[in-house]
Amino acid sequence: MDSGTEVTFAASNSSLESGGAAEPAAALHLLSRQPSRFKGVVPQPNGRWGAQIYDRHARVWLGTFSDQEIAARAYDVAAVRYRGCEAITNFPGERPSAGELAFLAAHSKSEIVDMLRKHTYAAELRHGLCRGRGMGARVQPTTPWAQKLLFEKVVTPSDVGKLSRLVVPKQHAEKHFPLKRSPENTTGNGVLLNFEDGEGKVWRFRYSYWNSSQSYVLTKGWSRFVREKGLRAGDTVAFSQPVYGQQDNNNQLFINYRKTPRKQDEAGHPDDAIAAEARSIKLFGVDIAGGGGREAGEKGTANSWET
DNA sequence: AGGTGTGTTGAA
DNA sequence: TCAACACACCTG
Repeated sequence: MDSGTEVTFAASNSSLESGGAAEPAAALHLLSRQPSRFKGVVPQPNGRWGAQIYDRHARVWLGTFSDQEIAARAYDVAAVRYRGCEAITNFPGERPSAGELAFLAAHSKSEIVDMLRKHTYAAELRHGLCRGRGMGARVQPTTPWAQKLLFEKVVTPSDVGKLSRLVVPKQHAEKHFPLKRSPENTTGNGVLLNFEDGEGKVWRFRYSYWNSSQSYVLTKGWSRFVREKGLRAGDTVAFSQPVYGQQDNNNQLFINYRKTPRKQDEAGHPDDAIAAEARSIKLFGVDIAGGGGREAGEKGTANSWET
């Protein structure tokens, strides 16, 4: 499961509910859609929980969570961002701190929603509180010189294709990303790793070993990164770690990327992964066919607009 | 295949 | 505004 500090207003009292009979069993979810006792939280068919908030007649999806209490906190964060600190929340006792309010104010609604959906809100808030001191200054990315390069990889077509996973070269994986069965962050198989990108944004990927292909891979969360950055086969991704603090610094890592120069083809997003793949395979990074295919509205995760 | 998130509807 | 419900489509 995801760590307990997924989403939340600093505190964590909440004697509300969880105390008593903590779900006799998750067994009833097959046919009985037990409604959530939390505002903005809806049950998912598989027993998990979704969070959503409404903004001017439109639903804004805040992501899915394994625990309805965490989903409820995600809703609370969104509620404050969308409706102000007076908004009705699931945990009235846990009001956001001044710092968190500043953090929220410093980010657009869609940015906050993205963090919630990626389950990186808590991590980004920590950074914001740490770095962007004083008024809710925008989060400043960690300067490159504070990062120690671990390794780079030129992404393959399948790394940016519909497989939604990045194969981490075994040598680098075993050297830099030892896959331990550590207590926390362990999700069934694999672990959840946080990476800060060049903009100071945090990404969470599931990292695991696939027996079938005998390879180490970054899976869940990776496709979102590929999509947002518009990564194409031939581009390079670099993984680094903090040069100072112990690498145990909240096991915070960095991920950066570099586009390979292409013929006057701006950073088109590969909406059509298949076409992008075929093109890249043949041309070996040298692109001719212009259209990266962005034009039409982005699909999937395009949501919420700004005030 | 399983899970996520949207379409949609009716109630608050 | 909001959640129940169904299910198309995406991801892992």
